[in-house]
Amino acid sequence: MLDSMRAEHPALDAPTVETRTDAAQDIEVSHLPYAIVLADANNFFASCETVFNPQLAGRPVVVLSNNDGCVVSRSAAAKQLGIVNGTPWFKIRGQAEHDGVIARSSNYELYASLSHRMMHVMSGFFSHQEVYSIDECFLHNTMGRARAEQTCRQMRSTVLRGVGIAVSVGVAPTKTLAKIANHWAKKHPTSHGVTFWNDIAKECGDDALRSIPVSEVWGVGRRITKTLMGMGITTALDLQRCDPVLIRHRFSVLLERTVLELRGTPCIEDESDASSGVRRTQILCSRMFSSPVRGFETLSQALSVYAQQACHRLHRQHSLCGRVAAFCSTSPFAKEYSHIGNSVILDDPSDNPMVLSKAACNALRHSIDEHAPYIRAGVMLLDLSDAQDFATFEGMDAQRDEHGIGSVLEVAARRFGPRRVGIGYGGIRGSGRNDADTGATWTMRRDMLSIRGTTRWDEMPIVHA
DNA sequence: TCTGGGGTCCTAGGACCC
DNA sequence: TCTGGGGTCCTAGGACCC
Repeated sequence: MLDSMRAEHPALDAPTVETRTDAAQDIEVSHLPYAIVLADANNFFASCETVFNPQLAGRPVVVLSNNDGCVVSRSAAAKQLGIVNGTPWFKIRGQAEHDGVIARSSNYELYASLSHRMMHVMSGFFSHQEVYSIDECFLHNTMGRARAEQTCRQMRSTVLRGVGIAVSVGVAPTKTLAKIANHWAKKHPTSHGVTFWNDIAKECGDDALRSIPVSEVWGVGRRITKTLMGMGITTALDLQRCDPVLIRHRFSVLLERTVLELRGTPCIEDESDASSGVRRTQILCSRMFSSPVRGFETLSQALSVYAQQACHRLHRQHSLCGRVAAFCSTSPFAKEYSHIGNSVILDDPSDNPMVLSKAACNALRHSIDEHAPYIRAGVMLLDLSDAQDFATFEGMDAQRDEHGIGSVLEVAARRFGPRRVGIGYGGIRGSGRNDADTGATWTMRRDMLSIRGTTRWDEMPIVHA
């Protein structure tokens, strides 16, 4: 396959000497074969469900997205039943329940709390940690081979014992290869959860990368896979052998970096360094409704709640917002799909929930179709700036939270818990366990929610001794 | 009936200026 | 007055990630 393709794409013949291109130039090129450690929890959400409910261990468990929409995490037993991530729950529910599958609504409070504990434990084993997502982190290793392996195994068992979550560890010279090594550790039980890329490369040679479909390489998504396949590039090995310069011209510097990383040249930077403390450049809060919403009146209730949630995050990172965007859409699966979005530039940057909430509603006030069934809406806070950098002349700061409503809400949230107090529908909390169980038709459905055992006093597990 | 949510980065193209 | 070329800045949209 590759040979026939070379005739058409002579540039695919990779030079034997590694070429360093712009993508790699700014970054210190360290070829330490064990520099990057990637620790990634196995089936994280499903594993979290098992931590406080040990009866679930070994059984097929799936965790569903908001509104109990689709499957977002599966236990090993659920994977064996052939359940695929992203599948709408309603399509497989019958068969799954027949097979004894246990479904859970997503319980983000629990997952965030366990993630925090897991990351804290792991940070103690290596000099530097970059938390990449809720269930994975990169760790920087400066130890030699033997000590590195010992440390990885020790870290793994400490997390398992202390937090109850199994993690897999991949070690390699670059992040992209560490991802592959991590994947390998998950797939091959003989690795006992820790895999060094060097070992695989030595043992299997080119067959290691040849066995990995190009679609599984980190940074290669669905669209790029399709184009690459059309060019005859089907495996990770094919991609590694491409000319990086050609790839940049044909695709982008991002994919060029992927090629270089597959060759062992690190070029993906540490993102945690740049932003000491996590400061987002945009804040988005959006939800699907549990049933369609018609008319501006009801829609604006939802927009107001989302604006307040976004505002809460804005406060937390001490930012001001310069532009508020809002959008809503009908079902993309319906015959007539429509998506409406608009943004409002604020006179002055603001962190006032009243101002942001009003702006979000105004953004859509005149453009929505009063009769259309909207199934989703969202609010985006854009043009964020540091609150400390912003100073106005006295008397000119009308947009700022002059009544201190935002601060009052923040204090109330700290004291009474989130979503107890708010503007409009923002503070209504029903009697049920669902915070959003307000009687409004659009709030989220979470029918199969497990206990939030680490964040709610009233839901703490009881131990019978 | 029922199909997630929250981010980031890059690029192309338009507007503007010299 | 007209014109071309090139730089910069901004924005929308696309692609990716988990």
